[in-house]
Amino acid sequence: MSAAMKPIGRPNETLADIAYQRISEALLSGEIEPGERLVMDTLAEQLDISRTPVRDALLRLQREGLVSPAGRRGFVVSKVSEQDVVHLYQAREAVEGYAARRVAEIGGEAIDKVEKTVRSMEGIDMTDPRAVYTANMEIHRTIVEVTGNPTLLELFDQIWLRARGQVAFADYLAHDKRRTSVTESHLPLVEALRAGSDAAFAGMRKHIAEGLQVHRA
Amino acid sequence: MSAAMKPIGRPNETLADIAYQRISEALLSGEIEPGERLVMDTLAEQLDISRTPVRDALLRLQREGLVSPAGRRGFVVSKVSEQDVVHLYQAREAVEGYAARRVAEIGGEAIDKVEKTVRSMEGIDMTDPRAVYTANMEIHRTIVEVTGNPTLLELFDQIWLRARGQVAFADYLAHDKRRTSVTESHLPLVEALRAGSDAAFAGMRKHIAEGLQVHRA
DNA sequence: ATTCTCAATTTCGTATACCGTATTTGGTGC
DNA sequence: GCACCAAATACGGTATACGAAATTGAGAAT
Repeated sequence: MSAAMKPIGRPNETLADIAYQRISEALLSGEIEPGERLVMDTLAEQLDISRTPVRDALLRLQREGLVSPAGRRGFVVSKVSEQDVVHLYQAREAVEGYAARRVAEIGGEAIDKVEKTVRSMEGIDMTDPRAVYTANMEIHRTIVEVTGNPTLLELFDQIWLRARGQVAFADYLAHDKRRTSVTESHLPLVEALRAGSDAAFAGMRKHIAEGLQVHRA
Repeated sequence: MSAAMKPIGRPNETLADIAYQRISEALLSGEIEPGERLVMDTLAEQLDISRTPVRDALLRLQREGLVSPAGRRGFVVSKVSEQDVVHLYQAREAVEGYAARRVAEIGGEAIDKVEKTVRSMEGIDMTDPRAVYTANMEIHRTIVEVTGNPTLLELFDQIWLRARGQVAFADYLAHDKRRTSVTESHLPLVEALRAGSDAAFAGMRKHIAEGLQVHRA
């Protein structure tokens, strides 16, 4: 998504990274369901690697809240309750609301870049939920990115990572039902960014609240 | 399913946890300085354990941003720039500002609990920077805690973890120079929480901005 | 039939060994 | 001295082995 940030050190994707991606994918696709048990030995055999990188992957997933340790009985896939979704949307409101305010304060090129990103999503395939999700996230992520605050960006990533499946589906529904493109539905947000910090803040809160509404339907 | 519930106390502290704490402590106390190299083998020998738990600890510290991998030359202790501190304070503003608003909305017992926590810090030793830091954090953490949103609390912890040394010192200075107790300096914040959501939000922003001011001095 | 006991099994945490590669070192020719 | 190259070393990633805790299952005791 960004240009070359780390020109140094391309130490080949490690097995732990691959394991992480594969397991993540399995979780996201529903191949592994919430509540199900995840055992290192089993996963290692399935992935045809040793337990060490699998362990790395699971510890990482644990820290990200996607699985939780179940004593001596492996890990269990965390279940995302309706309440959790509300909490995630609240977290978004905190982080992205603040980011919107900052972007409005910064103004200039920052907002231009956001608008450019929004418009670049014009041609995406609206029937592909995954594409819609990614486009949506890219826009919101850009808003946080142009604040120039990497800490804030990390918080954003942490929230969105945890939200994956649920929110993805919600956003897909949002655009499908209302028959609006991702670009179309985010242009008002760009307008709000140009309308000053308070308007930007309010605009983002409203935008996120709408997302939660859709999710509930 | 009314089997014996685990009294979450001590599920056996793992060596990896101990290694994490020890290394963290060394980083915080300045025993290990920013820029210095950390090598698994060396650390393992110093702690008299094998490389495996040391590796776990380092990976965790890496994810928390306290160290970063340096290719084939070990890990290096991340240094916190002045700019980073600003970014951390901004992140606090986002998370804690939102939390204050929520607490004001929730009201009732939530605010009472915050006030109780603030008042419980009456008797701490003002000459102990560590104690002042902890008391301060406890108060702010309580505010986030009573929102009932665990995701928000995680964001809070992530920010404060990374801020450690710097902020600790800053807060120490704050109370030392102004000769106010932790309780005293936070009671206005409690008042703001009772004065409605906008006042709470503004109050928290002001409170955090003051902290940054002190840091700069 | 229910509970109790205990051994087999499961599963993780830790230690140790191995491998590949990046870095450093040491030597050689100029 | 200096540039270059080859060997040695340092280092993290991965595999494998071992031990301990805890769950499980089967049979004995009540």
